[in-house]
Amino acid sequence: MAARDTAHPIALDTETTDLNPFKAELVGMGFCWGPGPADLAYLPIGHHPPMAADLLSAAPEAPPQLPLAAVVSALAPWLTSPDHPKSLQNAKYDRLILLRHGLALGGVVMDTLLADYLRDANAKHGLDAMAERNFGFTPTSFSDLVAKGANFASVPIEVAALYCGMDVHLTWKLTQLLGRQLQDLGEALTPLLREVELPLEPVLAAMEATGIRIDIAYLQELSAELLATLTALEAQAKEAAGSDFNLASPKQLGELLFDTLGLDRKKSRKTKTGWSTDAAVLEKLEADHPVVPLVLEHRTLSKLKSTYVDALPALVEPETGRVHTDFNQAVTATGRLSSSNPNLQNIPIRTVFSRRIRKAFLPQEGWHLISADYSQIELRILTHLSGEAVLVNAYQQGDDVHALTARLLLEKENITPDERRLGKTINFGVIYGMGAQRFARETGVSQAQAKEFLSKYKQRYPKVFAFLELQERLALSQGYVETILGRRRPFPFDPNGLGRLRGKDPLAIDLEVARRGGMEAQQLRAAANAPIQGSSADIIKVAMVQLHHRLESTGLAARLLLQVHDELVLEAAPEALDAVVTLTRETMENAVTLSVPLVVETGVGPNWMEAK
DNA sequence: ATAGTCACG
DNA sequence: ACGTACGTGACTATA
Repeated sequence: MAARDTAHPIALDTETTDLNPFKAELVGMGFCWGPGPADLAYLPIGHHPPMAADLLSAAPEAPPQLPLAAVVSALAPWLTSPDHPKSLQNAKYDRLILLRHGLALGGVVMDTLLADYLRDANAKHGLDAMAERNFGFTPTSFSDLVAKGANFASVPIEVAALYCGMDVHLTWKLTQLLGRQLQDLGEALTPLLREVELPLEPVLAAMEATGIRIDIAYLQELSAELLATLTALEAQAKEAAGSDFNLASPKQLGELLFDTLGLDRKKSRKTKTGWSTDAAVLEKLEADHPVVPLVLEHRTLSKLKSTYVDALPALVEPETGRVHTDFNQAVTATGRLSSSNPNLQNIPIRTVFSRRIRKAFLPQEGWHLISADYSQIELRILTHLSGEAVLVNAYQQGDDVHALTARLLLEKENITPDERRLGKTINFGVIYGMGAQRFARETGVSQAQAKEFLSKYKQRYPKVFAFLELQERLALSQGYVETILGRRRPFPFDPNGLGRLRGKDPLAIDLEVARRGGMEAQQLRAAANAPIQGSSADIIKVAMVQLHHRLESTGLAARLLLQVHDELVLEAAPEALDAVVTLTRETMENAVTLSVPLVVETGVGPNWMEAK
């Protein structure tokens, strides 16, 4: 059990009563320090006593349980020590459990979940899937161990020890294996794990544990107002339609519009189950029948009511009075985080009404909310990665790049706001591989005009297109693309299809031929986009790690609360506010050094709406 | 469970 | 001739 041996950390696993770390009670802990059957231990802590019926047949003495307080105080020095290396599968969960018992887990040098995510973002990273894949072994599943409705505390200690022992044993074995695998994949992934993903995990745990305050009473008022509006809209829609139908059923709505009312089917398209009635379709039909605008309005408002206004209050933890999202660090293909239960990365903002929902997100009493977001970070990254001199210069001079693009495309000096919007649409569109059709639809110009703009864009910014095309070629020839920190997104093309291009000289690949299939074309756009979206994720992750530590070391009264891809949300005490805003901006802007400056815009307010 | 839809960057 | 803008998560209907 040598300390400081980061190559051979001790695997650790906690067993609890609940998947939700804010509800879970500690039931036991497992340890594994070597490959053998004797290199394992299980500490029972919170198992239920055996049932009376079991006691009659059971051994006279039930296995001893260790009192929680005794375990916590005895293990605290080891659990919190940065000098005793540990490895866990999804350390954030265990960390949150231990945090509730006052323990700050230290010395996590490996997280098998995060390592496997860096190895292959597309793979499944559950312990069961990894055991199957690497060792051809299927561990007992949790659901086979614990009856429905019961929890781990009801599992007998001897059984729990075997189950937990297997989990920590697998974690130990995977620790060794994944450490080697990441090294074999090149120079970048081990530092990315050690310097970004592993240090980010406790930052996310802290953000989740803090949570964000929600104004429940205000949301309930909003809910009542929405209910009244929705009820009225529903009655009006049925009146206009001349029939009773479920406004929430796309199937019934499609039948009403295209069968009963005979509206123009050419404005819709076929789905697997009938006619599409999505917002784009309904907008085309808006003037054709009075029911359509009513349905559109109803759709928007009922979405907001069910997904946010009614859902959020139910997710407030009674213990803390705040909502604690789950930031998932190992789900997206590109390296971004995702957020769930609730998803706080898709809180409405775009419409006037939806902005009212943001007013429900509050700082701690007496504090301020801060929002800090990267300005045009993806376009800056594309500029940096492509080295397109016109754009590099523009960003270095602090010019308005959307206006610049509009001037270049329209070949005139003075640009109207509408024309600038055209530049913005095309600047962002190229990041996603937008075609002329979509560009025309977004901006209202003709398809021919859109085609001309795109080819002009290509002439003016040739390096942008060379870069994007190179990513497609790399996806085909090497099977993956990379971000600035070396994060990979694999593209496992079928060897009988585009996979046959593996190993070829990337510049010799005929992209037009490769792009012919629908699915393949989509994959190639994703390949061009991944280094941009993924590098943005790299940068904000570095900023979060640095900012969290700087807030701690300076002792400023402020906490990171949320990350929304290019935005950080914090709360700060009034006396710390100015210092925190400055520290946040400077940390985000200097997280990495590119050929173009990174610019962060900040706002402060009494709620999330007013902080933006 | 899957499909359709829609909220966000 | 078609469909073509990347990445997510949640809700409702429907099977």
